[in-house]
Amino acid sequence: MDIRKLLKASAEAKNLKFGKIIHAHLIVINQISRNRVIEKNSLINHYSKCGDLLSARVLFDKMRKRNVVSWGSMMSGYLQHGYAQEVVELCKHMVKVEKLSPNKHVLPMVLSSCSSCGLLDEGEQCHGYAFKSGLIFHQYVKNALVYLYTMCSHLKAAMRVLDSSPRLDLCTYNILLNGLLAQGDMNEASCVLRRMIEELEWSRWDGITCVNVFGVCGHLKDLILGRQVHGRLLKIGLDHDLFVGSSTIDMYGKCGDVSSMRTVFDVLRARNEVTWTAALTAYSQNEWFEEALKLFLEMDRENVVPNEYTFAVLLNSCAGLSALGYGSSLHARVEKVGLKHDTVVGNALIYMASKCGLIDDAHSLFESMLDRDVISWNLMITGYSCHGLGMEALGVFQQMLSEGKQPSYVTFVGVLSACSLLGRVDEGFYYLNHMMREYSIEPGLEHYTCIVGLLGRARRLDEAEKFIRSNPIRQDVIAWRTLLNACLVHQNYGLGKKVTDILLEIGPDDAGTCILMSNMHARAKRWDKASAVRKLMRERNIKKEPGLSWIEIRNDTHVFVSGDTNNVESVQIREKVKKLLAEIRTLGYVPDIVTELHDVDEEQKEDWLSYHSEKLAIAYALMKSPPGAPIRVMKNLRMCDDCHSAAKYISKFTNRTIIVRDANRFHRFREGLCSCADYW
DNA sequence: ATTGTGGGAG
Repeated sequence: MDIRKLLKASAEAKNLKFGKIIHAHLIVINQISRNRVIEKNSLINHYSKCGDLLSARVLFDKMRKRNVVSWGSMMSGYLQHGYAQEVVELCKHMVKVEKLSPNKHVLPMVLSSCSSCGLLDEGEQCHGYAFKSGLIFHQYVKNALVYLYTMCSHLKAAMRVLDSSPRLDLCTYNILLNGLLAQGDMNEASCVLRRMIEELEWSRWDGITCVNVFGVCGHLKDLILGRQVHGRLLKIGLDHDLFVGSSTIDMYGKCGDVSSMRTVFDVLRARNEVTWTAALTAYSQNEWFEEALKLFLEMDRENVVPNEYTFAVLLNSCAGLSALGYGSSLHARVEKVGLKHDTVVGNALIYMASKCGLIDDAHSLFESMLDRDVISWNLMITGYSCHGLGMEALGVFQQMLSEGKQPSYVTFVGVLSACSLLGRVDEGFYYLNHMMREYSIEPGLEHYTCIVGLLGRARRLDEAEKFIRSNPIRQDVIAWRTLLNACLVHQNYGLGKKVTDILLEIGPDDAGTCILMSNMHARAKRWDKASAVRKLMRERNIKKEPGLSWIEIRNDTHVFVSGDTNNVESVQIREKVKKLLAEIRTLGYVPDIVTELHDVDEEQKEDWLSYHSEKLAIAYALMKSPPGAPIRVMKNLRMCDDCHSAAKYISKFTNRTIIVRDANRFHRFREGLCSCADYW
């Protein structure tokens, strides 16, 4: 039997023990010492493949005479076990000291190492050599070069390498799509995808191709193409591949088809923690937070070990629900399995604390992080802004800059909202210009909307209107809604009416804006116009969501619906609300009945007001929680003026801190005042 | 006659 073939087989099987036996045999029959380069190369390759790099290196270093294959075998070991830097060093050494030239096997490995280490200079040197030597015509070399350039964001250079190729092979397409996906260049990715569909038979696709194509579908939310690919891979029989399965789930999740996602998940035979996490992520991204948490219980039952991404998704689901109780138990579990210092998990913990209203906890978590990325900083800045703490937000931003961190698009959204909270108009405009000049970040809709909010809050309403008209946000509902809100707060009903008419023309598609418009009509006493808003809602099929509030008491969630009479304890809760409202009237509370339906009597209006869901929730929390404990209420809609006013008085009367998370931001009521300074 | 290019989740 051929010794070399045996060594090759044991290398492929990664059977370290078997190779060692052959090694011993070679020593015994005295073949190894007689400078048989090929046998030694085979041994180096064997140890390399099995991950025993030390043994490979000892053999390699002891060789008196080495050829290119010896170097190549050594390099392949380093490359496959994550020591790319070492491959580049070996190559330099090989060329310089032993005057050997890389061949068609060695060059792809060196190029691959350059790509993963970001060594563009060295990679370009390889390109030059490939050109001179003619190796550039070799498919493997060409692909490795394409990989280098796509990974270094030199797309044009990558395409130039391909100019001489009439047809691309599967591997090239996989490299290109993977690189374009990583960079989020969807325009180019769809072009490449279209060309691939034309040139390559579906049947030749492999698992990597499917994963990449699903990636493109997910990015573009192209469910049609996604379904087509799914159908094809069922035919090829790739659907039971672990990687393909996970990416199918991911694709359906990103395209919003949650039920297909679940069907795929249920029939998959091969599932690992990634598959499960992909399903959890799909639920979470589509805001099916309870389903995510429920599926995790099953994952636990099947003893699949969660990883950092699993915990991150679960914590984000808790954040979405403001489920502090479950979130805290996940936090404990994260500590137990030693993932506390992971950046992804740390970010999710900050987000969860912040979304549950515990902004101080969020900050301590932030402070205790070992590796903060730009997301950590953004979470803290936007978190403080959502809690109305502008000074703190700007403080974190300054700290970020002084530590030399690069701010991003999202960073400036947080910074501009902080400026708005503090009424710092000039500073806001300074940052708007600065982000472009200093950091080359093109301002987007969110930033412009922040500026509208900034001007509006500073009572510079006419400037805000001009600003909207002079920018790409001219037709943006959110920008006009922001201005409308400013008009309401500053009681400028003249401009408010105008803005409402503009909004009516653009035609908003969300209930929140419609409610604001109705409020404007009510405040301006334009009852005749109210029907126009109702008509718009009918035409656009906009449903007024019922007002929901919920609170957690000892790990139980209690949900309250506006006007609800079905709660078992509803009689007691209603009595408690009535009593509270009577009590705070002595402090100066006056019900704000203007925005309730106008064609009923006042008593009826007051009655409706008193059953707004957040009032029910606060009353229930007062009944069930120990004296002095803070009360945390979550709400699906924006808080109305009357509840806001009532909450202020209740906080004073009962000497409690009341934190309300509404659809947009946090209100922290203490001693009769709110952290939003009555502007929200 | 011993070495080689591309991988899923936040």
